[in-house]
Order: sequence, then structure tokens, then C-alpha cells
Amino acid sequence: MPELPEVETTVRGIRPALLNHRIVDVWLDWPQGLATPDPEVFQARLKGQRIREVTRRAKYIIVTLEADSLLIHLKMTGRLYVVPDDSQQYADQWVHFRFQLDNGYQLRFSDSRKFGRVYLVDDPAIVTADLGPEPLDPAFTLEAFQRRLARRKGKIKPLLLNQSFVAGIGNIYADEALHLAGIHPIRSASTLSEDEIVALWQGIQSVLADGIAREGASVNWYRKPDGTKGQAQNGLRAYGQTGRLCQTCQQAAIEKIVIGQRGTHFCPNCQRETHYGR
DNA sequence: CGGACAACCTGGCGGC
DNA sequence: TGCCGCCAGGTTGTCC
Repeated sequence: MPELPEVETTVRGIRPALLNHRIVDVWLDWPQGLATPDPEVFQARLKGQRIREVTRRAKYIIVTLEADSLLIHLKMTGRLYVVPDDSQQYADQWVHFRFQLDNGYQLRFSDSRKFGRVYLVDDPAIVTADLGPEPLDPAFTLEAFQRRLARRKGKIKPLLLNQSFVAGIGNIYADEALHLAGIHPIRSASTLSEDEIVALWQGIQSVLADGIAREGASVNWYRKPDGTKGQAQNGLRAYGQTGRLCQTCQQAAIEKIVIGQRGTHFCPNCQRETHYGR
């Protein structure tokens, strides 16, 4: 479930310990998690490189080195920890990568389901080329959102999960954004009114910003780099709230359906299937 | 382009 | 208590 807010929180958490330090050693026991290059090349190229910057693009963590970029995608159950190199804390059996730094700290990548992926490339665009706009970037204007939406005919929920449409939204924040905007997740993108598009554009930015402010949603697996939970799960109004009274209208219980093979939560009163305009 | 579905994995949980 | 089988969801790839 790491989505944009969880990945952003992770970046902020690991950045201070990493910045301007060198990677002096690399250990891994899950070569399949390494998308590119081969482990031997990976280790050889990483050793000695100084970390210039730690940033995020969509759900990718980008560690910019002197000559290369290290990209990490947490997928479903990935966690990054920064701990003293001899720490037994957060040395669980799911740690598959360890990056030893020159300051006595270790960056550990733990991933119980092994869906996560690590890339070492000379240009991060090799990995991020097909991603859509960053929803919290100033360039993500209402006009830009309207323009992208205009060409789409599919259901709005799967569209929000499409990373080439808008980058960084996952199942939790898609449900939250649609709930905030009062839009039924099964609605076709082409039927949204002007007002609904504005509400959705604002809703996306609002739920993501709130998620970051609360340091991510630890619905189950997600943890911050210090091992503690985020708090965004406490502010969710739709995701995981099945059967609970809607906090927005206090008129109906949140329902769960499946759209595009994804569990989808919504309020049948706030989010009407035949709610065109308002 | 869109929709359906399988694949990648394994912990957690409901049901019996 | 123990076992079985399903569910969870980010992303890619395949097929229609």
C-alpha cells in the first residue's frame, strides 16, 4: 500500500542520514528483486558512490548518486529502514537489501511479499518515462487535469490507479479522493461534470496532502523508516470503513464493491451512480 | 483504448 | 487448536 504519501514520508525519513554520505558496501539475498543490473555489477557500481540527493517520483524512491541513480519501488509490503549498522532492530527475515553507509548507518529494504523492485540506472527516466503528472506539482493544474480527462472513456476509479494518467495514487487514496469529491467510483470519466472534475482535482490533492501531513497510512504493512506507524489510517473516510456510518453525511453505511479487480469503498448516499452535476 | 485476467509473493484471517 | 483456502493490492503483460 505504499502510495504517494507513504513514499514521500519514506523519502523524508531516510534523506537526512543518507545525504552526502558514501555507500561503502552492499548486501542482498534476493536477486529477483533487482530489476537491473546483475548483482555483481550492482554491487561494484554502488560501492564508493556518494549520495547526492534523495527524491521521489510517483511511488519510486530515487537516490541520486555521483554516476548513477538507485531507484526503489516498495510495491505492496516494502519498507525502508535507516538504522545503526549493528542494530538488531528492524533486521527481520524480510530484509533483502542492505546498503552500508560511511556514517555507521545502514539502509535496509525489507519486503515480505517480494514484490518490490530495485533499479540501478544511469538515467532515472529509463524507469519513470511513462509516468503521468505529479498530482502535488504546480504543473498539475485544473486545466491540465481537464485536458487529460477529456480523452478518457473508462471508469474513473481504475483511471485514477493508472500511473500514466496521474502518478502516485493507489487504492486507498483513489477511494478517498472519489469520496471527498462525491463521485461514485464506477462512473465513466467522460460523464463527469465540470464541477465534479474540479471537486476531484481538489480531492486528489487534498487527500494526498493530508496523507503526507499524517505521515502515511499504516493500514497494515506500511511503516516509516524509524519503524513506527503513520497516522493517515485514522483519517480515512472510505477505504477500509465498510459497514461504518459515513462520517461525511451520517446517512448511510460505507459499502465495498469490486471495480477493476480492486476492492472499492464508497458511500452510496454521498457518491451516487446517477449523480450528474450538482 | 478498454476491460478481463493471470502472474508475481506471502502473511493474515475467516471458516470449519 | 489446526488446517485450508482466500484475500490483500502495485504493476506488467497477455489476450480479446
